[in-house]
Amino acid sequence: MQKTIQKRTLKTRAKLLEAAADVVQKNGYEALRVEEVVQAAGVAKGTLFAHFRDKDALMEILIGEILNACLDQAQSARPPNTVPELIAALEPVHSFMTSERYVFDLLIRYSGATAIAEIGPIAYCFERYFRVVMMWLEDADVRKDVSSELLAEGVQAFAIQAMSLRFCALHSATTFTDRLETYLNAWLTPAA
Amino acid sequence: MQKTIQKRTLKTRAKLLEAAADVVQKNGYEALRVEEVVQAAGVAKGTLFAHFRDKDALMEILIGEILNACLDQAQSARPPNTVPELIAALEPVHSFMTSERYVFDLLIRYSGATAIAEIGPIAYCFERYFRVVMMWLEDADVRKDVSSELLAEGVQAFAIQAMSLRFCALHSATTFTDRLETYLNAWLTPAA
DNA sequence: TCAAAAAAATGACCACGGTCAATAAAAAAT
DNA sequence: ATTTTTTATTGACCGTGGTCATTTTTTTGA
Repeated sequence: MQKTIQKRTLKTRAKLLEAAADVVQKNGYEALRVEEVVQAAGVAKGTLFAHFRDKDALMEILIGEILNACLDQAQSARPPNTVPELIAALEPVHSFMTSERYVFDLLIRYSGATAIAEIGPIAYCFERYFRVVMMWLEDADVRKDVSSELLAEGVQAFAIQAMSLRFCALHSATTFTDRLETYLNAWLTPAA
Repeated sequence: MQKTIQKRTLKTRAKLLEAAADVVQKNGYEALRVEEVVQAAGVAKGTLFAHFRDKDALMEILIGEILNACLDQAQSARPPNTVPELIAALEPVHSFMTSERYVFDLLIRYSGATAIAEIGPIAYCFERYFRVVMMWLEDADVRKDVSSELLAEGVQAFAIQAMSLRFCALHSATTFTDRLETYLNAWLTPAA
């Protein structure tokens, strides 16, 4: 019933993560090959899959790390009061999210936890995004007829929509920021 | 410069599509294997890829076909005036979109055209969804301070958000319909 | 200190999507 | 009719993610 973890395990895991980060550094996320990672880490292929369920799980960790750093940066700034300020505050996060199409797709795919009671790093980041925005909105100049929780969910939905359309050939005339501003003005400060 | 297409080509293509639909019928979209399709169609594997860029392109066609049928059904109903009616009218579409996680992921991935001037069947369906909703909203009991175009984009964003959360372990307490209704009430008929 | 048990690492192997030089079939040119 | 050119099909082959029985290393218990 006991299950001692050897420190060798932690070392191997760290080696794999470091090697993977290096590989990403070189050619981006999409180009990452498992073979290249294990070679750089100096372990066999099977070892990687003993530490991470699959390639996506490894990617989740790598991307979640960066995304958390972006969220740190966003949170460290002065709380925004207006829509443009809100967009500016979230800029580092959105910028990373749309840095690579592969990254965006993976984020969306794992934005909700797949299995019950197993919330991955990316789902955690989305939850954090939501909470940060909600806190900001509580004290911002926005409509008060609905809960800030609902408003924050909406901000997330619109941000995703704007990011999606950024990758879309049909709608590339408007920039991401302009589109998001239009959305959020209508959502957070309706004139009706 | 001429490029005559033989009728043999159309026949093979039809055989492949039919076989693929049969395979989907049996075990769903996710379980579809290229090998199984070509075997059912009685052609070599290379033939499939001569007709469809990759597996996703085939899937796009299969899924786009059904989705178009759902949109037909939605459009044939009486135009909705209220939020509940709107949700009811879109029910066939949303139902299919969330019928399989694999389907939903693929829909999102191809909701925007990937390459310029090459709009896939799914991107077309999303465009159609948008146009249908926009037309409805023009005559519905909703806010008029922003364009119905903007409102329709928002409906799409909220529908996607609600569908995403449907697959999410964290937010499975609320049902899809309830969540979407909350969203759309706040979006289309704000009280502020 | 050494044997038995548990944990970790290994790499040959598999599944599956996708490629491409070779071949067959159809259409056009003679 | 026969040759030439174009179009379509084939299937052996490849890249890459993922598996698992076997081997190596570490820990446990006498």
